[in-house]
Amino acid sequence: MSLPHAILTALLEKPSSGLELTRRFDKSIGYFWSATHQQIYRELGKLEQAGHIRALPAPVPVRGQRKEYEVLPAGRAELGTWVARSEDPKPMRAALLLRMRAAAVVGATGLRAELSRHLALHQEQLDEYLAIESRDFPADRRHSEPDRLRHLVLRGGIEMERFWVEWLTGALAELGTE
Amino acid sequence: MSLPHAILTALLEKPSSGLELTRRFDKSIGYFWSATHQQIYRELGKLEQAGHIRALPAPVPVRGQRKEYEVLPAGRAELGTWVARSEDPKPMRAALLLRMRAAAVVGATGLRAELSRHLALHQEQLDEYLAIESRDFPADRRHSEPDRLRHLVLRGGIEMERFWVEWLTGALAELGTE
DNA sequence: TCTGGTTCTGCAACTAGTTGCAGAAGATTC
DNA sequence: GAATCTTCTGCAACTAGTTGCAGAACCAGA
Repeated sequence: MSLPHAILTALLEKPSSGLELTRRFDKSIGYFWSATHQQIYRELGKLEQAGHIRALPAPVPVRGQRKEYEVLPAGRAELGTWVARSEDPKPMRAALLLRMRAAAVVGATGLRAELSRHLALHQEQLDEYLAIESRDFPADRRHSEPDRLRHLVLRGGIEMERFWVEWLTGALAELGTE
Repeated sequence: MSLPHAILTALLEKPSSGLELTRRFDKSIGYFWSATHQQIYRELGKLEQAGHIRALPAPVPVRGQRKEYEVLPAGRAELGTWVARSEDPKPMRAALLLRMRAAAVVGATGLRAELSRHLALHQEQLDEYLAIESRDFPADRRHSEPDRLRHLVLRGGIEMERFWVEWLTGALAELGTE
């Protein structure tokens, strides 16, 4: 049950409408917790019902009208207890590793192309993260506690992509010698 | 739709019953594609219906009776085309990174303990992988193509765990200086 | 002004994964 | 030989996430 908390975090960083949230989930937060606009709208409804957020007063409340949400004290409290909650890491789900394992049984035809494709995608993502890092967290500045935490999160994304880039590079080299 | 293919792969490696599969999913395959026994039984039913696998003839076919499954040619063919299929990498889902991001907003109380706990878990998993590696893939032997692929998959698991161990270690150090 | 694109919200139906429970078969113990 | 424990299979109901579609508001340009 992480999505509501992802939304609370995003709304605390900045009150937003459903679509704005969707966009922000396409980057930033979405880098480690993705969601479709559908999930987000549904969850916003639930959160409002639960009294964790509220829609900022709009001139005319009509369907199809843009609505901005902000977090209420109850929502902030809920997020606080969730942060301290303990939760076991879920095993990763990597279809590509599964494919390779299957390839060991039925043959690796066509796998090379897919590996290169993924390599390019991860390389691209890595570059994007690195660009964000040098923009938002220059090495020559002291940062506040919240910023240090945010930087740690970004480092997580960076190292994760680096892992993929290196593994894929190695895998291609290994397959190349066949 | 990876689960059926994970099962086909497992069954090709060795025909098994539902419960045996469940156990093998608790390790090996499950390291990068986990599944509960429920999912597995349901999927076995579907795969049988689709003509991809069949139950080995049993003396008395009763409910509650153990059933062994083997892959049929149609199932092997299906797996072959799936291996060559192209599929975009899904963004990772890391609740821990989300927690840290939330902590940047509402405060990091209680997060340290959770980080240490995860560190221990990942370290343990890493050690397990390394043990498997030195047992199954000793450096001084040439390996067959399928074995080289399986080794690559295991390397993936190893490097992934190493990523977590390093990131968590760094994060704890960073939080320690607060 | 009406036509047609874009933005924003949302319903409905689906697929995938999880949890709780229960029944049959076989082994074990008293 | 009856109680009970473990193994194995499975149903049912749930939660989470995805896909397809559509309607209202807004904003062009002809």
